[in-house]
Amino acid sequence: MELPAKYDPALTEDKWYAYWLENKFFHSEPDERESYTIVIPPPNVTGILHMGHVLNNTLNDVLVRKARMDGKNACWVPGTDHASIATENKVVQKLAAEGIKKEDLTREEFLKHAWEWKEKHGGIILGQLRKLGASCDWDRTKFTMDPELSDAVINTFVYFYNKGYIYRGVRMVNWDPIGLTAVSDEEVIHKDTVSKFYHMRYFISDGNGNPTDQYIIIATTRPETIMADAAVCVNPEDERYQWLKGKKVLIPLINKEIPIIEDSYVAMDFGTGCLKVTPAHDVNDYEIGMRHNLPVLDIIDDHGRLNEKAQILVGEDRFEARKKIVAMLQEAGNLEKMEDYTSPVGYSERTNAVIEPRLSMQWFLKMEALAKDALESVESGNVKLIPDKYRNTYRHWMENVRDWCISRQLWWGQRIPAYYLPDGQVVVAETAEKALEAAQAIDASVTAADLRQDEDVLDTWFSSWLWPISVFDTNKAGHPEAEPNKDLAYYYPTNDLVTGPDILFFWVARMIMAGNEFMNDVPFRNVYLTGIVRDKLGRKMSKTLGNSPDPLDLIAKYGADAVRLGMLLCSSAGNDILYDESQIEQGRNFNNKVWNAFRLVTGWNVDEAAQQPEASAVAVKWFDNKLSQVVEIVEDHFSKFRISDALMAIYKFFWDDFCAWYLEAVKPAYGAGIDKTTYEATIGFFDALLKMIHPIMPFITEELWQNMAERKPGETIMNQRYPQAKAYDAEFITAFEMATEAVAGVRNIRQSKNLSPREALDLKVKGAFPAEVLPVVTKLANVNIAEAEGDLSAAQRFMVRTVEMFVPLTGLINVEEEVAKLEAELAYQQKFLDSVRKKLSNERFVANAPEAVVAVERKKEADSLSKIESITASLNALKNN
RNA sequence: GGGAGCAUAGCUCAGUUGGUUUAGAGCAUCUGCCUUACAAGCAGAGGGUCGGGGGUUCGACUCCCUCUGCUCCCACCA
Repeated sequence: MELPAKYDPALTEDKWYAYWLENKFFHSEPDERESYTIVIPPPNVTGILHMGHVLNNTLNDVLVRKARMDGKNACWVPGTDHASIATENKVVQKLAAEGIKKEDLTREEFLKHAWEWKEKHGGIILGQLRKLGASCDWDRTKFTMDPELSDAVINTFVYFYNKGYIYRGVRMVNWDPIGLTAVSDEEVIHKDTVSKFYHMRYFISDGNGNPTDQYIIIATTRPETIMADAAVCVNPEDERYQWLKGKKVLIPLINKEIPIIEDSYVAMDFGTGCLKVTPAHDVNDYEIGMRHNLPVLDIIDDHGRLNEKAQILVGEDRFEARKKIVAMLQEAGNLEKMEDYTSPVGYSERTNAVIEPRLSMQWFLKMEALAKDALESVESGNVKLIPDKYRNTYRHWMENVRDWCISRQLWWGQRIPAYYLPDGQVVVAETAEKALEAAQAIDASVTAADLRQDEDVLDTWFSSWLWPISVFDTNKAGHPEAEPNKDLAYYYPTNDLVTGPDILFFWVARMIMAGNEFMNDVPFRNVYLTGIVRDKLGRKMSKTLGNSPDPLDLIAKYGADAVRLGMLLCSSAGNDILYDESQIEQGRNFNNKVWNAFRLVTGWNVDEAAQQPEASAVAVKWFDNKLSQVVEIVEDHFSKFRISDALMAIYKFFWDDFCAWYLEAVKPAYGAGIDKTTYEATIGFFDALLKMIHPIMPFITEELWQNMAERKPGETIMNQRYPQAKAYDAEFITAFEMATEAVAGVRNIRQSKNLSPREALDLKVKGAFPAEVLPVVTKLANVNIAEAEGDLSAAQRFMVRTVEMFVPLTGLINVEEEVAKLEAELAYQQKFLDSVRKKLSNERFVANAPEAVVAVERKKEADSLSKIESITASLNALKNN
């Protein structure tokens, strides 16, 4: 079979993915084996794959594939999130492009459009994950708005309502004027924003609503809200404003009279010390207003426009109104000055609209008790955060959590199961029928037609916090007393969760809460928090910067295996990934290395009659030991979620140990056959290597594994056992390392003297070199080895640890150069010896340091002395010649 | 404003109870090679004193303090 010199992933990846699917290798059912479960962080149903997904899902897949090869019953549950605000927004925009306004549609009509959109775009990202090689159990694919999952959400709402954790009330909430909904505190992103600080004159009223010539100056960033001012507030301690007590001022432009009040909230050293109080449009002002019984005048509508209560600029957008009112204030002589000012402004996470603090009626979930338990879950180690630096952040959040605003003024999502009686009383129940029963218990005359269901839907996270439960059992959430079904009992708690730290609170913390509440157990044991994928300049990937490559283009260009390895290369947990295409090239190169090693090995012809050469026997013994050592290291890395370290250990094992040393050591002479013993050992090693690489690069390993031997239909590398570590001979591994160092020493001499590798050289050994590995040195360095004796002044010298080696090169030695080199080496050794001796002569060191440490220093001293001795001898020999 | 974290070769990072490390890896760089698996490769080499300063210790990249720079999270000073 003639294989091309370069590996082409396009020829294999789709083929093997289809094979895996056909054979249902990804599918899991409960059985007697230990389970290993991961639930996918569900991407937005209408989303498309970006580099963050690639990182996250590659890590997930590596963990799942590894667990599967460890003999566990691995189950990776995929699915998507309905992402209510983001999806509803997209649908609104799509409809707008077609000339349809949401306001003109009924709820049912709009939802029909939304479902159509979901059906059209909903599968895209899951298809993209297949390209990446994700071994999800697609038969278990879930969507947070699947009817049964929605039922679970509704049950949960009813459960918490009955428990007294859910309440409804008028609160200052974060209003998104583009999404047209309230959002939770966590969905508000504060960004420093440059604006202006406007200083305005408020004239003192004469008591009859007419201005006097006295005025005070008020500084604000939001002059468009002055019409909603309910008072002007100063600090009671403020000497400057004592004269204002009991007076009233007039709001500019509309000449409305408002009182001066005093509250210690006002900072005397900020602004002018006079604060305009606008209870309807600022959280603090609202609280001051509550304390002083001020009226609340809401002058901004849902869309962020001034309404008729503003009296002026009615219908203008708030930012447009700001510009206009500034001009008007200036005109009227009320504008003292404007200065540049940078302050934090809240933006909607989903729509990027500037959040408008707004008073409205919303539903809330009490968080205190839930947060307390969820904190305990992490503090006790029931849930481990990796890296654990996030524990601090987590604790801080849990200790300061506020009640969760769970209602959203949207249509796409689970509708709140609250029903209002004509008199305004509310009943909460899973279905309209049950609600009617409950309502009739209050008032027997109520009919179904009288009941009005709440218009709002629930926050998306109110469904995704149930994800690790509801993907298995849709009845359990909301029913902690119920028996879990077979799947839930088997797969819960899941093992690992891989996700970004940006949703630690949105999602991870709340899943822990739901898990504790309904399962009385945490939803996962380990949370691996990845970093954020950035470009090589450290900038976040973004559409506007255009620095975000399309993962599918990369897969098409380099192959999924290369993309996976490239992403993993520098992804230690919690650190941001500085992505650079060169890493993916490195991944591709590694693919090619594996491919070519395969070409070499499978190209060999077995010579049944051939005896195993000594060098091969040594190499086989060494590699067998080395394999166990590396497996042990890799397992340790995996157990600590050091995926990139595990990857690098495997990478070097394959490239350096297997290709550069082992294969070279056993490689038969050109044209010659290979002995059977070595060949079979080599195939065995290759088999183990492919298995070790498989979780990281599933496609090429399956391709080569399938071609390495006759396979039966239905066989796959992904169900083979991962190599196990046996006891190994570390001393022998060290001996072999010395052989490689000797080879490198000879090669170095060849290079510096321009000697062909084909020309055999003599190598004289002086000292205790492990004889067993010498055949490898003979073969790879192309040398004849003998004990050192006689005059070696005409030889090039090097050292392997404490063993001296000489390559006699009569006529090629530059004495001056050699002397200089040796003298430099001598000086270095002398200095080293001095430092070691200084340590050893320190009584306190010898007295206090552990014996082992002292022994090491003594060994250093002895080695150094022997080196100095041999260097000196060589120097003398050279000089005397 | 509060809190957390980071600062080690050109770049990205290891360095796991302070001592087998006068510091390791990958990539990049330099030199020589189209050597019969692989130039997406082979062989070899150079490069940092661990952000600055101080302290604890027989001994610090590793612990403490401080300064500088960066990052993230939280936050109602208009």
